[in-house]
Amino acid sequence: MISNHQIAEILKEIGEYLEMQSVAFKPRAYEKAAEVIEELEEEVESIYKNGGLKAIEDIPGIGVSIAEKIEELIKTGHLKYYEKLKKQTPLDLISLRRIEGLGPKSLKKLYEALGIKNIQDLEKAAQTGKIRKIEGFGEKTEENILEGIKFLKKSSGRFILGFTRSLIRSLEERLKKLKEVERLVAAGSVRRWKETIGDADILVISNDSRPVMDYFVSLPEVARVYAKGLTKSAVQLNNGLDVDLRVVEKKSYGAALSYFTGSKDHNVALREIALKKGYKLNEYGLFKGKKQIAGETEEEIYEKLGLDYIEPEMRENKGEIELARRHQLPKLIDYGEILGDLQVQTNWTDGVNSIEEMAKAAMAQGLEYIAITDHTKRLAMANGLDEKRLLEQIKEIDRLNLKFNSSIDEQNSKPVVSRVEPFKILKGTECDILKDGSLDIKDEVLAKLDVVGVSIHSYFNLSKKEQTERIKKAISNPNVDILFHPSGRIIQKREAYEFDIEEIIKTAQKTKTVLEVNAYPNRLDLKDDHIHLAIKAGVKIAIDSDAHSVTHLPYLEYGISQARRGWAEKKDIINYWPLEKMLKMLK
DNA sequence: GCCGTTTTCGGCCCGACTGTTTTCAGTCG
Repeated sequence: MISNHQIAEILKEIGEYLEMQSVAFKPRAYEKAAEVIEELEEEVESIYKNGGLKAIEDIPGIGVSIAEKIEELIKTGHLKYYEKLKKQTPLDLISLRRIEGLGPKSLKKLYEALGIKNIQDLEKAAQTGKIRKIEGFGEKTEENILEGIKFLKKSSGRFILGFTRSLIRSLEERLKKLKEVERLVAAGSVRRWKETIGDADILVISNDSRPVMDYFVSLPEVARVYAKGLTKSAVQLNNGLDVDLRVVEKKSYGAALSYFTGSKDHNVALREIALKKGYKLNEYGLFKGKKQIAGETEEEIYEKLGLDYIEPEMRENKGEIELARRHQLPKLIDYGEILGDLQVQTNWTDGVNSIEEMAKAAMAQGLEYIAITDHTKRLAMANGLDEKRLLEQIKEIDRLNLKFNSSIDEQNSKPVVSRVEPFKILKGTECDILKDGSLDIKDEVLAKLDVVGVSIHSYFNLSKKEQTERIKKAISNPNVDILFHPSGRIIQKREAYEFDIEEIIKTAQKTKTVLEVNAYPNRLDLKDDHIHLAIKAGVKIAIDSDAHSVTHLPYLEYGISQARRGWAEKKDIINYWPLEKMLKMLK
């Protein structure tokens, strides 16, 4: 069994090897094919099983040649063409390409000049000043490489939750099907919805753990078994993720759940409270002497400790326990109740799907409105819209809104009564903020839009003061509604640019600008602490998927979880509000 | 290597930035 992700990785690598050899156009073709496969909802392997080679060729962006290579991969698990390329330049591309600023051409030069094959070689060469001596490289490049390695090391070993969750869910589902499993939940940082996780802790209630453990360690993804016992087993999956499975008795389930959910600081604080009350709290229960007085559920433990129930996302010991004692915990937003998505890209620029496809997918997900916010012209690579195309897009959205909300079903000529609230596509933009804080689209065109989002995609290196002033100027524009991904960070890839968040929050409050929580799993921007700061200042927040494909719309839940980690309530999040109220709030 | 109302050959998102140069290659988005 070969996954779409694995196929995509190999195609991507082939593209990079061809790039090294300065082959024209093919690299783009392979890169494109890799992207398409990564986004595919159906497994390529099952497409092949059902429709053969022809069905693979029918996937857009994949022709005869790549289809045959995929066939070879599915049939044999190998690809001769790929192995030949890899032999010519045997690099650990998967890790080397994670260093910002180094592309295939540079990596090839480094390999040929110094024999650099992996990160270790690279770091050593940079530290000993060998890289600056190669033609085309210099001191600064060497410095940047070391910086890049440092950043990579800091983030390695952790997995981005949103990109790993589906794998964990799939493990959960398979384990749940066992008849010996009475109950199961993923605890730890997964349950707290931390943006990255170090491992996954799965907790199970079972009276007969042996078959559960046998099944667990023999899952097809398991690459290594660290430990296997009757109450605890630990494995490493083939993607590097460590997974622990613990089996507990029903009477200890709540205590174990609390213990393994953490955070550690939160648990320490709980145990201190227990001690003060003359109890003892551990993973088996809450005890008075030897007698267990609570432990089957988390709720009863909190209750016995004199606390309101604390949602997992808040358990970071950042003041939540005090609020729970005083019955003043915020009533966090719920996962299923979001009504709209205010940042969605389409195939008008760098998205995969059409406006209509995005709208239909959003509807199917239960949303009532989305804003189409394609990039603007400065982002030439993304085919950003200029004023003329943006005006054309406005017309197209008008047409679609009419279509969706007409009372007649076009195909059946029957009245449609399915929706109480009509679905609405809002006209929007993700307008580029230029270096001086001015915007990439003329004001008179921005004024025609429902939702104007602005964001930074260039000049990340300005001084803190310049960057702050630049953003302040942009959000002070009377047409600007939302500041998209305010910090610019990309988790495990790029640090946030330097800017003064408190100053931006102050300006947002003054100008009634909404700040975004971008839900894309490696952005989550604003992050939890900044969300908390913003809502404390009365600044409103929008949670957006930043979807570039229908498959990204479900990422909204990671924005919701981040907002919950920032203690957000319904009154703080504008796309939890009905459309009319939300639009009224915008400038 | 892919694609096609300019369709089976000939075009393929392209401008800005960085760091290296002193006119440009490589990378990014």
